[in-house]
Parts: sequence; C-alpha cells; structure tokens
Amino acid sequence: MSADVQAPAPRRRTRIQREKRDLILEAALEVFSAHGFRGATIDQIAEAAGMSKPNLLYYFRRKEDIHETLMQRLLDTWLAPLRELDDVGDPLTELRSYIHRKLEMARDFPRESRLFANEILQGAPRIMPLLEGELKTLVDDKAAVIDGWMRAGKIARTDPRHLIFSIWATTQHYADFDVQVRAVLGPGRGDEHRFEDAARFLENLFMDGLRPRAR
Amino acid sequence: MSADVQAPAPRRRTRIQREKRDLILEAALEVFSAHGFRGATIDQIAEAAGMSKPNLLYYFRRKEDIHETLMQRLLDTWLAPLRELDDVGDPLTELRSYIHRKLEMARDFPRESRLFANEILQGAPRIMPLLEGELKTLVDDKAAVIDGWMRAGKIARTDPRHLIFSIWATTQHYADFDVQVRAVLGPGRGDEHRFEDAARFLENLFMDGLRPRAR
DNA sequence: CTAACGTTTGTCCATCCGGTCAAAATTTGC
DNA sequence: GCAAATTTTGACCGGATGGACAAACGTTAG
Repeated sequence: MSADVQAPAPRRRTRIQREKRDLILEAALEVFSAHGFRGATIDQIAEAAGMSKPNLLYYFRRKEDIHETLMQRLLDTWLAPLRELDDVGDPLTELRSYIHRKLEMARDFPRESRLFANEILQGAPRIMPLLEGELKTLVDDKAAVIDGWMRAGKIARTDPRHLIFSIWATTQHYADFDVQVRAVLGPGRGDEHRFEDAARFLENLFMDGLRPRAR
Repeated sequence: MSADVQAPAPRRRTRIQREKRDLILEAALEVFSAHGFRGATIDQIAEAAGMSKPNLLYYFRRKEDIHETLMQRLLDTWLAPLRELDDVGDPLTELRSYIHRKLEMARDFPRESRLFANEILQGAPRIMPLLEGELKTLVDDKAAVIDGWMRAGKIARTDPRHLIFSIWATTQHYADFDVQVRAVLGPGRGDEHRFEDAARFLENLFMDGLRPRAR
C-alpha cells in the first residue's frame, strides 16, 4: 500500500503516475543541479525525461512543485549520515566514519549536493523553513552529543556546531567544486584518486591537525 | 570608424566611462552573486546601478561581458591571500594567517565568494581557462612551498593540495552557506559572533585536530 | 556659435519560457 | 467489448528578457 508523500489528497497514485513522476524527478535533479532553479527550463527537464512539456506539466503543475518535491525527498538522504552519528562507540571512530560517509555521498551523489548548494547559495528561498526547523533541530541534537564527548575528555574541546560545518564544507567541496578540484589537480594521479586522497587527508586533518607529530 | 572586435584596444577611457563601468560592475556583483548569471537580468543590474538598460548596454554590449570583466577583476583579489603565503617565517604561523585572511575575506567579501561559487557550481563554463591556467599554476607553486615545510618536518605530512582545498572549503563556507549557518546557529550569540567562533574553531582544527590533547 | 563627439533615453523586436487548453490517443474497470 | 478515466499531444498565450536603434541630449573644442 502506498502512502503519498505530501500532496493534497489526490486519490492514490497510478502505477504510471509513480513511474513518470520518478522519471521526471530524476531528470529534474540532473537539470536543476547543473543550472540552478532559474537556469533550468521545463523544456530541458521534459526532454531529459523523454516526454513533452505539457505531458510533464500534467504530472507537476508548476516548475516549483518539481523542485519542492525533489528537495523534500533529498533532505532525508542527505542528512542520513549525521542522523547515524551515535552516542555509543568511540567518539573519534564515530566522527571518522561520519566524515567518510559524507565524503562517499559527495562522490556518489554529487548532483544532490549541488542541488542543495545552489539553493543555499541563492538564499534558500524555497527551503528556509526546513533549515530553521528540521535541520537546526538535528544539528542541535548532535551538537549536544559531541559536547558530551568533549566534556568527557574523549575529544578536544571546540565548538561542536562549527565542527559539523567544517565536515560539511570539506566533504561537499569535492562535489560542489568538482570542476575546480579537477582543474587544479590536473590530469594524472591526483584527478583519478582524488576521493581516496581526500579521505586520507581529511582523516589526518581532523584527527591530528597540522602540528608535526612528536614520535 | 571604430574597428575593435571585442575588448582590447579601445582608445583610453573617458573619466565618465571609468566611473560608470565601475558603477555597473558594483551593481552586477550584487545581482549576479545573489541570483547567478542566468537568474540575473540586465534590468535588475541597470536599476541597481541607477541607470536605464540601454544606457548600461552602451558601456557593456552584452550581459556576458559584464560577467567576464567582473570575474577577471575578482580573481586577483580573491587569490591575493594565497599569493602572500610565504616561504619565510614559521610554517604554522604562515598557514594560520592564511586561514585567518581567507576567513576575513569570506566575512568582508561574501558577494565575491558567492559569485565564484555560483560559477564553479555550474561547471565554470565561463572561467575554465582561468582555473586550468592561472589558478593551477598558483596552487602548484604554493603546494611546493608547503611540501618543502613537510619535508623539513615543520608541519605534519599530508597532501598539500588537499590542504589548500580544505582551507578554501571551510572558510568560504561561511560566505557561500551563510543562510544555512545562520539558520542552524539560530538567533543569539552564535549568530552574532559566528566569524570569531569560526576563527577560533578553525585554528584549533588545523593546528591540533580533534584528538584530545595530553596535558 | 557650431560642429563633433560622447552620453542617455524611448521605442521596438525576436526569442524564450512558464503555463493553458481542448482534442486525440491510450489504458483501465467492468 | 465498451464506456469512463487517464495520459499524451499540438497549438497557443502572455509576459519577461536580451538586445538593437535612432533620435535627443549634453559637452567640449575651435
């Protein structure tokens, strides 16, 4: 039995409706993430989804509806790694795996990352409530967990919220600024193995910083 | 009589031309950084610059010309902090001030940061050559400097290029993702002092990482 | 004063784009 | 097999937008 995501009380969706909507959302992710909301046109999305514009508009009445649906679906996937950050287990290990999971997401879902980045960059006009609600709550929650670790002396004392920001920033950078990263690394080893190199680097950075280790 | 194909070789510019062009570029920075290239309209820029659209088009023949000029002017300012990274002086101190300077730029020139972010996010269609040329050269150069420090045992060994990326990512995050940062910190102390807090946090992170310090 | 040059404006155009609509084609429930 | 419901399509619309243009306005040098 299907339970509809949010839309206002239409009767339960047809198989075709579910399939086509998914097709459209996939196409829209491709187009929105590459050009931003304003830069993307319905025609582009329709073509990428292999259907005509009026046909697409039969499934989503307005361009903004597509974007909104996409955003809502994505937020869950996107925040999953942070949700998993758990109080049990060794703090340093927990944080290390959080960083790795985030980096894997940047590698495997760069379009999703760019979609969010695009939205935030332009002032998050369409997802402000989500940021101030769901996201803030989650971060508050996890910041408390991290704070507990600090108080217990398990990790160094710093600002837990800025720690989370820095993990987001460093990992998502490899998705959002991919072209720049590749341009700078140039062809050759760096370009091919950039995610492995990034993983190793970030682990070093977050665990021990730059100060030379006395051995 | 005019024969110039595109930019170069116009006779020297009038005082009015210089003033108006600057005015337009300032307005364009505001508008482009807030809406992206495609999202910005010539009318918006013209209004922000306090002139009519045809008047603006008298100084810049095409929308893209404004963007291009803006980009070229900005790159210098933007990379200045990295250029200053110097071989002389204590490596850790050098890196610390680089981080601080970058963070100050994110605080004082958020529009510039967002303009670049927008461009890179969309695949850098208009500045690819700059990335592969000027930027890559500069990074190669500074990576060599950092590498020297590592070989000399002055800082821990890691990947110098990814180190640079991580500094860019963490500092620019406070400009590019400002709305998200503010939404998550919420009103109150965090919001007001976010840049000071960020500075302190980043210094801790880059110097010593998260491992609890034996005291 | 006036001719030459630089600047500004109103008007106009072609195209793009989000969205509508009615009719045609297809699928579904009985 | 057939009527009702769903899906698809082509044609169309109105507003926004990038840009062209010529006429008007202002400034400056002789």
